[in-house]
Amino acid sequence: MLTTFTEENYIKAIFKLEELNGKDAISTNDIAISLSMKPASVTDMIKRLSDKKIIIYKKYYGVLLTKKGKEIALDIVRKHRLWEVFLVKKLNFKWDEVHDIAEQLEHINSKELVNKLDDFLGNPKFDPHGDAIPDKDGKMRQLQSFPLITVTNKQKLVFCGVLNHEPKFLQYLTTLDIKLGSVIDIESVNEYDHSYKVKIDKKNQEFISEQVASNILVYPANDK
Amino acid sequence: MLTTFTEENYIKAIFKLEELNGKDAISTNDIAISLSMKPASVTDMIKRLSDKKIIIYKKYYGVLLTKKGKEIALDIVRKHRLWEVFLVKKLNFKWDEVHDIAEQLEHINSKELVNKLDDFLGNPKFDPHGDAIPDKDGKMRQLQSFPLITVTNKQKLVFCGVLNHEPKFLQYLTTLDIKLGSVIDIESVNEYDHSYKVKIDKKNQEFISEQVASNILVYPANDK
DNA sequence: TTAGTATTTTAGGTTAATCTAAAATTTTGT
DNA sequence: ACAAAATTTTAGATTAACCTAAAATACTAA
Repeated sequence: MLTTFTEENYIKAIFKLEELNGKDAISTNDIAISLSMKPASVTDMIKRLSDKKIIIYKKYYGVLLTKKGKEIALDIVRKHRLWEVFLVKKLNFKWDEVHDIAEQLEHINSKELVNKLDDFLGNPKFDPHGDAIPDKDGKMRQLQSFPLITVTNKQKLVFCGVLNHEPKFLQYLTTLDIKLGSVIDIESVNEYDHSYKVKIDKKNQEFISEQVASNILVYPANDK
Repeated sequence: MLTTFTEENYIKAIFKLEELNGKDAISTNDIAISLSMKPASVTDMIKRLSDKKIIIYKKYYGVLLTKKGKEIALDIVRKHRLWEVFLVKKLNFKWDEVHDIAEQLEHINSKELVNKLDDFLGNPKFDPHGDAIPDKDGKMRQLQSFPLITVTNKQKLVFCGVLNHEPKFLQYLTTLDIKLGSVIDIESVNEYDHSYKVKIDKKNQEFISEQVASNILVYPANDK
């Protein structure tokens, strides 16, 4: 059974809300907000997705993706992230420019295309924002990373992802010269405003605000 | 003003019929046939395209693309053919496998994407079937080629395009080991059934039927 | 030239995907 | 615990893109 462009957008939205909330059900309202749609329209669509066995729907309660629904969602996410790698690595787009284009490309329907693209790109495990790319079977490596804001002591960390994907935020990181894989060496933590003084890649010293630190994912640098 | 996926398919169909027929107008019926649609549906759509100034429509007579319509059509053709080059050259698809995927990719909307793809591919002038690729401004180089069937004397020719794009036909050419750029050396012409005995790339001797010869485009090989 | 045939359009209907307004249900705060 | 607030669903409308059946127009052939 085929899914329309629109259905796929709902499926992806529900998937993302499930990932985020971890709740036992996703509400009509949350879906409506995340898609900039009216709740009445969402009710319509979730009935249709429920008929197609893509979600389980309990009236006045909420929805959850079925196994089938999750498979579809992971396939869309896989395509989105692979195309982002293509756009950045092969076509020289910047990491803040690729989202909208990948949003279109993720709906292209061809198993062979996705798998050949995957091979062409060297089977990347992460996209340009550090998000894991699901493989053919929907499996994805989860990095044991954490937001920089949770770190309170001096240490060396590797920048490996973002929690905010807005172009404005990504562009700001670019001006700080922070790239995926950059080593962030914490020189001091300001306890009052939760800001950091850091050195990026042993070169430039920068100031990182609480707001920025809570949207940056890191893992410990195991240097000797 | 934006065009929908569906509108773009109509525009492309009208463009192809204009290219083919060279008539002073394209009929509702012809469009319906080429899109496997009912004439009544076509009438609906051509009214809409006419309102959008994409075509000129004279009732009970036919339609023609406006300047704006032609620009849109050439942009779609450009995208289709560039994506075909990508699929064959970079992802290793065969020339008979790419049409349906390119049919989807041609609707992706992003000027920067198309132009960067063009550069990535080295600004190719022809797609994997020998069709010319329009440039940014819609200009395309027209090869002075002709169907093999028009040739009646022994001579050396270069294979540079097809008039039939069906996978079955392309696969057959592959079994003959005829590729774009192959030299076809005519050894004899059969006057009764208009078939040819030829040598391909100085290697294999093959028999080419009238049916095949009328769907192959060639130009003279200027060898010394 | 006119009657029959083919083409095109109109009229009216369907489905997917949206909306607004109103009704139904659930949650919350005192 | 129950009234007010918030959420969700239903009812009814709209638009794009299709359809069928019937009416209008154009073409053609004797």
